[in-house]
Amino acid sequence: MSLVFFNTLTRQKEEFVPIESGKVKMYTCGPTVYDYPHIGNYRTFLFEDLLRRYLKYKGFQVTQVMNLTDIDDKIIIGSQKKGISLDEYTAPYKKIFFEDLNTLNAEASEFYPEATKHIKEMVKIIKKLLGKKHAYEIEGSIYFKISTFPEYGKLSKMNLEELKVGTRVKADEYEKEQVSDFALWKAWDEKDGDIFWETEIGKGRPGWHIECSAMSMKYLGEYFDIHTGGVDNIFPHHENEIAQSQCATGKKFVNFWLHAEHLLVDNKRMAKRYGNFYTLRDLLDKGWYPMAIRYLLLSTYYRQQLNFTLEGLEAAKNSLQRIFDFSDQLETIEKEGKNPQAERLVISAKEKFEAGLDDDLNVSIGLAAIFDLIYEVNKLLRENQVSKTDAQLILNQMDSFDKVLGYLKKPEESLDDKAVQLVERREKARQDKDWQLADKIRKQLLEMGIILEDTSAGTKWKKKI
RNA sequence: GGCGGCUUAGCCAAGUGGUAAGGCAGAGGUCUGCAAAACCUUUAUUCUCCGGUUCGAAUCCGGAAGCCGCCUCCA
Repeated sequence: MSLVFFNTLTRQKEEFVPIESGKVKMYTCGPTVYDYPHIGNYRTFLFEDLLRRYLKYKGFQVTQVMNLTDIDDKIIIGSQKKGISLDEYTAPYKKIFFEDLNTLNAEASEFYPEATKHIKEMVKIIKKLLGKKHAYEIEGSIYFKISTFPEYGKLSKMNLEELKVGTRVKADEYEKEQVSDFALWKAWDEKDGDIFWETEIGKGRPGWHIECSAMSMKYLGEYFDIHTGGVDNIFPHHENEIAQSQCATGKKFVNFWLHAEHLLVDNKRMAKRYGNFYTLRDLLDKGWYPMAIRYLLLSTYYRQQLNFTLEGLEAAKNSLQRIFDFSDQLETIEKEGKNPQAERLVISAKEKFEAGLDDDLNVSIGLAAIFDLIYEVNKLLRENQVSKTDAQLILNQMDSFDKVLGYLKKPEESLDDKAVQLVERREKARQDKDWQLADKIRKQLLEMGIILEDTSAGTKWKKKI
């Protein structure tokens, strides 16, 4: 079975073949560091994490670049309001972003380049574009001339002639030859205060799109495999990247464009301007388990809108609990021997999982494969038909699935002294058949977030997630 | 106005021509001191609606309704 991805460029599923055998170079549009990212942002970043992990699972050596946009209008306004420098303003948000990625168990990308540290690279491309007459300068600002790139609109399927020039397009803030031309370089203006770069192409700051072209080329080369982002990036951002990159290099820029659909909250798009967004911190503060959030954000096919609800998060948490309980139980098996059925179940789960993920990361199929395995093995467990060897085989397979999904493993837990004492006291009460006391202690522990289960192999505890 | 997507059980969701995966929640049961977990049984004669094609349609075609998105800040 071959790996296929839906390519926005062709609007079709295509077999993924890397440019260089065994290696994948991918650029993932990262955050603009001006605020706490919301969980919709993280849906996209986790989709990118899943993509990265699955490519690695398939044996590719992955080089991922995720940029940090640390210069744009919002950042300038924000920093000026606070009267601090750009760096002072963005530093905490960069930190928060990395902390959040860590909380959500996203693997680190190989590179996290920052726009402000790549002005030189951007200037170089802009100069090239000026030289090739793909760009022009007006009053110190430099614009990309769309009419010089016939392929413009190919990615977004937009017809520029039909673009409605309406309320959304501000009456020319900057003078441009054509409204749809976009800024590569914005000339310094008084509003910018001390935020500017003195460069060969003048005093000013970069437009938004140029950073991604400059940084992707620097770390991945002029032509690479995959470029991803949220669907809202298709136009204009990615369209513009293609235009400026291909005009600068004369080469094809990217083979596969993958876009994650948006997360909705209450069936509405979550956006900062709507004020209906949850940040990761909001959810953590309310006591939600981080891996349940990861589970939920990754539980649906990335090209489909996902409606976020707390009810859904609760369901995600419960699903996760079932998975954890399953692994916990396997770890306690001591039975000798080997049951060929276990191996058969593992193989069929693996095949189904891979078939699903191979098909444009259809994670629902992958999850079904895992739950099928859990169900079938639980049946065997009930009949005491699983040996320690079998259990290990199954656990290894779960680990392998977890390399891709990143939420199947329960973190190590321990009980504090007080809890340990309570568990012991209850055990004593049970031996004395003092059920009233035993039940009272069990309830007390539950209130402390500890769940007790009396099994034939003794009392087990787990933390409430 | 232009362009794109979606609509499957209480909720989430797979399924692109062969008779509805999986998860959560609910109900009854087995087990248990009681619970929990697990297992068993149960939960859509039906896939937004109306037509059509076909031996056969959630899947293809036509139409209608509803929802969401993009159209130069946006994951």
